[in-house]
Amino acid sequence: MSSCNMNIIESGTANAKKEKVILHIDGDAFFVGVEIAKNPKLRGLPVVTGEERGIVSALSYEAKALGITRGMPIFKVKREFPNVIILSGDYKAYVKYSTKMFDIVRRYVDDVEEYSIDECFGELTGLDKPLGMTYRQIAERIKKEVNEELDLSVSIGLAPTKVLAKVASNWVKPNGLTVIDRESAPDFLEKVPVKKIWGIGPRTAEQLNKKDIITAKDFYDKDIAWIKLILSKPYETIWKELHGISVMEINSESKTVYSSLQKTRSFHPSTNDKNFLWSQISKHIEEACRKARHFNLVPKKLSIFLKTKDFEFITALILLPSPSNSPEILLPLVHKEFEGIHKRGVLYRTTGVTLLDLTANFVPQNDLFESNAKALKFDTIHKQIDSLEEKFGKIVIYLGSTKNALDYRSQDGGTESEDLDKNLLFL
DNA sequence: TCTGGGGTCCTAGGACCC
DNA sequence: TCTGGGGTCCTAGGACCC
Repeated sequence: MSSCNMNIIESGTANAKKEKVILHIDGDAFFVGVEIAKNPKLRGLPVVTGEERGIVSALSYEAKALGITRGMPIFKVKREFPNVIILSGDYKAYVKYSTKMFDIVRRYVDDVEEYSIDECFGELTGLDKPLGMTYRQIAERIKKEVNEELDLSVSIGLAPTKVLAKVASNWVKPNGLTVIDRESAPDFLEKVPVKKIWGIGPRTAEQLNKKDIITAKDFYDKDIAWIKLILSKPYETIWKELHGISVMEINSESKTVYSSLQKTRSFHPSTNDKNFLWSQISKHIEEACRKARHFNLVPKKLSIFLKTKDFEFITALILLPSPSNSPEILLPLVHKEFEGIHKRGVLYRTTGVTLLDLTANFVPQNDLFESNAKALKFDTIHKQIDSLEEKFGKIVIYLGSTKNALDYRSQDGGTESEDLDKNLLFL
């Protein structure tokens, strides 16, 4: 692995035009990292977040050392690890730190893809000359500034493709900086299980394992023709990216176009209470519509689902006579379908709503037919309500059918509901 | 063991048409 | 009457990601 000392990433000179350089930056135990940045007294202690969800969503390295894992039920953590500090997620803070972290990357890199709240890709290709630094030095600088300014630890990978950059950032954690180039890739991949490669999940890994492909190097060593024969298109892409052939672009446009929007909610214990379940659906529809309006999108279809205590999905698909993001229009259409899938005596753990086939909202100005009048009226009302809510920064108005769901939310200790209760208005 | 919430993309197969 | 071959579009469902 030391053979890459004089490669393009280190020297920043040769063949800069030919080979891409992609940076991947990944927050170390990000949610917990932010909690420690907010409250440095937590540093060095076993800390987990996720109390509000009932399962561990992030954990400090000290907590990991005790044997705690992501997804572990909180009650189990309390029972078996009484000394662990358990926190509720502070999502607003995570977004704030995330934004600041990406802003630091943007000091050096124009093309930044915000992949998730704690990860981004950056296109470094050709930036060495103008910045007067090697690629490694750029990465080091970014890392240092995130460390010092945000008190956050991150791990960085540099490689000619996104998939290899992900391998690299994951190589040394926490606080790592790893370079992988085309020549050194096989040495790394030899030590990575195939299921750890970005895009290869448990199903495909199992299928590959059966064919004696255990490490990422085994996958790398196969013929592309073989990959095409056995697997589908995305895996060809992965194969090429592992070979240092860049196929996946950096997508730096910020996310304003969704093809679907989903709202779901689980509750424990599971319940058969029809009014309660319906009010959950109602709330989901209201919230999904609110978000759709915010992005000026309308769905052509939507689906609702119930998940039983035994994790069985029951879904219903509703095709809309005309696209709409007004809950008043959608709710009556959905209610019938809900009645159809809800069964007596079955316990349900989750409800969900997905708005599908979203397209840009277009309200025809010169087309005021009778059938449109009602929709337009709601459209106008929502515009006013939305601007009211944006002004006050809170969700203040719900439909009456949603009331049950909000009552439940204020019982279960969610932090979000406390400031809501005082300001709620039901239509 | 118990399993949250929010997304994307791809493919197989059916419907429909010529 | 019984029949071929080929195209497009849509949908459900699977698999993946954080």
